[in-house]
Amino acid sequence: MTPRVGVAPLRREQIVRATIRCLARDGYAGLTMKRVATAAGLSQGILHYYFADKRAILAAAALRVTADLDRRVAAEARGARDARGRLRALVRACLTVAARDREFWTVFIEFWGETLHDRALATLNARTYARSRRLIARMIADGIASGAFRKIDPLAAAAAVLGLLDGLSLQHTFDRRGLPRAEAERLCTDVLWAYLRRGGRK
Amino acid sequence: MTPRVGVAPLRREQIVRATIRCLARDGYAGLTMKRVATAAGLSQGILHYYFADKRAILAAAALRVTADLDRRVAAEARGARDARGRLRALVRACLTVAARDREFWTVFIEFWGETLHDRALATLNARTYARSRRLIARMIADGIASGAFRKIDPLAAAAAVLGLLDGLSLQHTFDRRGLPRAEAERLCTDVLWAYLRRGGRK
DNA sequence: TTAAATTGGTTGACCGACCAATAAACATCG
DNA sequence: CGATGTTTATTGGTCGGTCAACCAATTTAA
Repeated sequence: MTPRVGVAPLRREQIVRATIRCLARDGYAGLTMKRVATAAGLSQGILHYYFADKRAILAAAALRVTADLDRRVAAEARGARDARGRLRALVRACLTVAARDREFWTVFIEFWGETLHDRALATLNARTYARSRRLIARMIADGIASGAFRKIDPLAAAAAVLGLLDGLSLQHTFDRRGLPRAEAERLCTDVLWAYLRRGGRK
Repeated sequence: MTPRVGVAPLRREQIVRATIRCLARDGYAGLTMKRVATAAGLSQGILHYYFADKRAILAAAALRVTADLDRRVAAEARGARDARGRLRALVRACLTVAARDREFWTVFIEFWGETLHDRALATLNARTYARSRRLIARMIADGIASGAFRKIDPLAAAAAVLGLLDGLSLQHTFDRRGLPRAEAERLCTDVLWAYLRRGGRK
């Protein structure tokens, strides 16, 4: 058999990935320990060995999906050299994920639902959002410093970027044809450039 | 006792309202027929007399909340006389609802979750979005006709408006202090005016 | 070297609680 | 009297979580 050492992190990963699949397929209301176990190819009892309870598994799944999305955004942004390019990469990465890996946004939505009824999840979610806002704010601040964007509160603008991105990704997730990926992407950048570009109103 | 005639619509309303309260409090995963019945001050069995099953109740609740929001938007927009004012009223109404009646967005989020795993709910949701887009598109088209806005595809712009509105309302729902209502409102209109105003780029 | 003990991981049965839905009995009104 | 509501009891099933037993790898002791 394979060495025993370090099985734990592997199993955790295995369980979390199975949870994401199940969540995308059945939603949180339909998420059962048994299904997760089956999807992971494990027995049902083992889940409680690695996670305190169902909620802990959900939180782990949310963190995992968030980390994955961050990774993709970072990868996409690596090619860009200016603030504008990085912002565009962010938009592209998010919407590409929404279009290709439906489970991402599905899991987010399910997670949001639980977020509203669980303090621990709520703070986790708030923290995640705050983190994203700071990240985007930094991009915008860079853009302002380099003269690409007009002078504006970067954190507030970041909230707008995040909101627009969430809202359009949501619409695309609900109805792919109602708002195709390419159009959502174009729309998103158009709105953002209009808002951020120099010589704007006020 | 009250007359028997026309009890049915009253009871339905009673049940739907109770469902909305429960949904806001416990989420869909925690929604049970018993709780809804208790919240409505009725016995549990009666729910199946008025609704085929749990899902039907959820759909009814979603429709009710949507209709309520529409009503509020319409009421707020009545005071405005030009396209710009009506759009601003839309923004104000949505964010005021998000700030004051938390249950609105809570129910929407729970509903979205189920939407992803139920065909009937999915089409209902897609229809609702399409309707909202058309409604907003009309406002924008008016604005273009009157010269308030630049020439642009009204339906696409409507998707952007809706997306931004959803995304910012969501952020406010998740963390009231992270993005206060007033700031969300200001941000929303700022971005939209930048995008819609005449003399824009391209 | 090998046997015993320990550790880390895994299993499936099991429990009380709870659930959606049904149905039969009951109430109330026209 | 029926028709329309309404309640209570019941059913068949599922759930999350616990538990005692088990197993394989490793360490310890002889």
